[in-house]
Amino acid sequence: MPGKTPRPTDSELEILQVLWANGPSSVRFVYEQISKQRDVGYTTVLKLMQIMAEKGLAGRDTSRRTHIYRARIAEEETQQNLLRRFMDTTFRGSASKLVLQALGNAKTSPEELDEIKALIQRMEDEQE
Amino acid sequence: MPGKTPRPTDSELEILQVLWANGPSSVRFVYEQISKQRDVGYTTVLKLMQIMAEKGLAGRDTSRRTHIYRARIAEEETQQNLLRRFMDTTFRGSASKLVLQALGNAKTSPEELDEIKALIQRMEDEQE
DNA sequence: AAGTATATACGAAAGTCTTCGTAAATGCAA
DNA sequence: TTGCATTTACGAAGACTTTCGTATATACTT
Repeated sequence: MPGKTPRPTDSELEILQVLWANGPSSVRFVYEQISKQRDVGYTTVLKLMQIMAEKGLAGRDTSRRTHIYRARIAEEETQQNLLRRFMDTTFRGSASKLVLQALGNAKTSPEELDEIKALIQRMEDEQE
Repeated sequence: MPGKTPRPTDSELEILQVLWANGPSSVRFVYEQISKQRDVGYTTVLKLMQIMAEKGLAGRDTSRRTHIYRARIAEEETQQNLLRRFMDTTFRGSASKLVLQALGNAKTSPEELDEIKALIQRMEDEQE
């Protein structure tokens, strides 16, 4: 029985990104990755990861001295959940408004645009 | 001199949505709109709006007994800021990943898809 | 004028998140 | 073995958010 859909905070998401991108990792490794981007204390990261384990966002192997943490929620599924919520609160549920702003704002490469066009084509085809 | 880009919380965003959609409004009106969607106390909304005025997210006309509040940050600009942050934390900055998930997930109407296709076309044209 | 309804003001409680200091345990090196 | 480095454990402070009870002010109604 899965409880409510988990709502990782920004800090937790920061850690999850490292775990998703690199697989199971030690606290030190995660700490080093995050340190590249901003100042943070080692024990701060440790504490966050411990809490994430308590919450069920992460699991850990404690069989050795250096514990190894792994993400316990899937990347895409989590993104879906967060995206849905974000779309609701910020764009009143309008996917197209969100997409238009996302595309209009960031520089998107031609390849990415093609990818998106292909998806739209597929969606339109399905609708018949 | 604008300070840092404002970061409205979910509750504040909920209120801003009402103000953006309906223009300057009384606390009671905002309270009634939000009440349609979830349970909330009148004084809770009042307090939030007072805090928003302190923070500069909202302005208010206190010339009459019933104060009238208005949004003091623009809708699109705020969406842009929040979107950028969200894209970074949740999608590691990848606009296309976000867009693909947004389209793949929600039901988007043919009209909206056309709109998006048109935008992509425009962007590709500009790139030559 | 008295009483009722509505509005704002104030403050505080409860919950969460982030941060980190300090202590204790564990492994390594000389 | 002794000492040093690394790791986890614990706890607590500080900031922020959300919530609402209570008090006070203002207007309306009869």
